[in-house]
Amino acid sequence: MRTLIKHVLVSTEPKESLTVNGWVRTRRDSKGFSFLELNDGSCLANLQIVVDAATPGYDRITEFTTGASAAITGRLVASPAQGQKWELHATQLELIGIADATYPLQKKGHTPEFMRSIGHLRPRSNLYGAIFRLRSKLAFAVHEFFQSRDFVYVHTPIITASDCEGAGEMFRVTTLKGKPDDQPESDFFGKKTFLTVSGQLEGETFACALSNIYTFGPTFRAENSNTARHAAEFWMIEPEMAFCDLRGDMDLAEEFIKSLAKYALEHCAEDMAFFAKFVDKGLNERLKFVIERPFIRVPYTEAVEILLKSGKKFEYPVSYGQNLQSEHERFLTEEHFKSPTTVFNYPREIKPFYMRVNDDGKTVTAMDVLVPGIGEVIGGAQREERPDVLMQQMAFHKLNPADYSWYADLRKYGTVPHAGFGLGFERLLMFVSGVSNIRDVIPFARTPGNAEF
RNA sequence: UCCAGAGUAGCUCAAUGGUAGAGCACGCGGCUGUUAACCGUGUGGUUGUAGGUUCGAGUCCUACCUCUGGAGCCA
Repeated sequence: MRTLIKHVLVSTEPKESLTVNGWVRTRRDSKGFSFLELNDGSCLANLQIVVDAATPGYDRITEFTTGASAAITGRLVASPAQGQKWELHATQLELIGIADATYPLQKKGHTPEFMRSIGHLRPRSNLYGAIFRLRSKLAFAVHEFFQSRDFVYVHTPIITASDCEGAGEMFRVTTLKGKPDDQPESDFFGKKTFLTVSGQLEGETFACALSNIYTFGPTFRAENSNTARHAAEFWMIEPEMAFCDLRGDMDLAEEFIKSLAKYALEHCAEDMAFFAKFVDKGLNERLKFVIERPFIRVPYTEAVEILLKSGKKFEYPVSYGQNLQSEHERFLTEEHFKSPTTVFNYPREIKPFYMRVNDDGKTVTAMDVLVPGIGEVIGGAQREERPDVLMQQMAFHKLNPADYSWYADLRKYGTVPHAGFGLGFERLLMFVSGVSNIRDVIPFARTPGNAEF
């Protein structure tokens, strides 16, 4: 009967006999005995195993190299040396799978670039093990957050015919050979279809029935983006609330980010301490600040004024009516406010048609949540619920209303004010862990020119 | 896609236009409690690819490929 190392390490008393399975991280030989460090991925720490030369199986001790897999039975005793509370004195050694000298992971730090080239082996390292345990825990926390607030989890389609306008380039889905655009009517679905860039429009239909919903699933963007915070395939969380305005939307976004940061510190303490030590020295301070302090909320117009008055030289000039550049967003969140910052009420021209037009007629109820180090982590809005204004917005953005008839129906029949947002799960993981490249927080990153593994 | 930088041993990096090196990994030997163990010793190279300049190119030039950082697009 196997015991996971995470459970072994928190033992409260010695054990006569237990068995652990895992992969050897390192071996240190002395005369007459050896130390093995075994890791099974259940936690960051290794279990130190002391193997006396008389132990059955010791004749093959030199084959217990870094990367080899093993099953080891022994007595759990308090360790007499510094560095660990418990150690296992082996009584039985079994080598399951050898790892020869070509095993690429060494007992030393590797660059993230090298680790990406061995994506199938990198989860066996300290850093990537920690990242993917955190990812799992936070995915669970997302569900817990929404479920405990009576949000209904909706599986919006992956394959879709609707283009969530403004969200980006789409991957085409087709079974046709040659040029599928020439004959979309004979394609599998009888029309042009794509991988979803957002579940929002479909999510709105469910919010306008079940009140509060959320989606959490893969999302695809065919943009030729080569940055540390973009991937062609990523996971997005999109809550949508009926009978809710922009203020309620901003409240939820803020509460959500705080809740996940708090969850990570409470439920992933060992891995978070590792990030704070080796990835981002200021991590704990930053997360504490985020959890305890209210986010700054600033209207777009005011943000522009702050930027103009800052006296700071920007590469791209600031002017009303233009989208905020990365350098502008960074200045606001990293230098001016030094806090997560929600910018809201953007000019109508630069935001999608579905956002609600404000009384000034010039701005829409958009909001972006910016966080230090990452930039935009959430984009959301109160949706336009007035049928006539929605039609005007489609005309304003030169869209064909026939393509959005079902969407317009939500306003035709029992329309309600509603609002929601999209949060990039990987960007949140980057923020919470301090890991600076999106390729390192997703198991197998899909980026332009790269779909290995 | 644009701008900048970088590709040398399995990994991380050195090398004025003049004999390609170190640390780690790995092999062998030593060490009675180690902690990325330590000490000694050995193996290890088509210098990203293709051209060019030169008596001579890792080093200079051209093109391409890949990666990194920044920008745009956005989550």
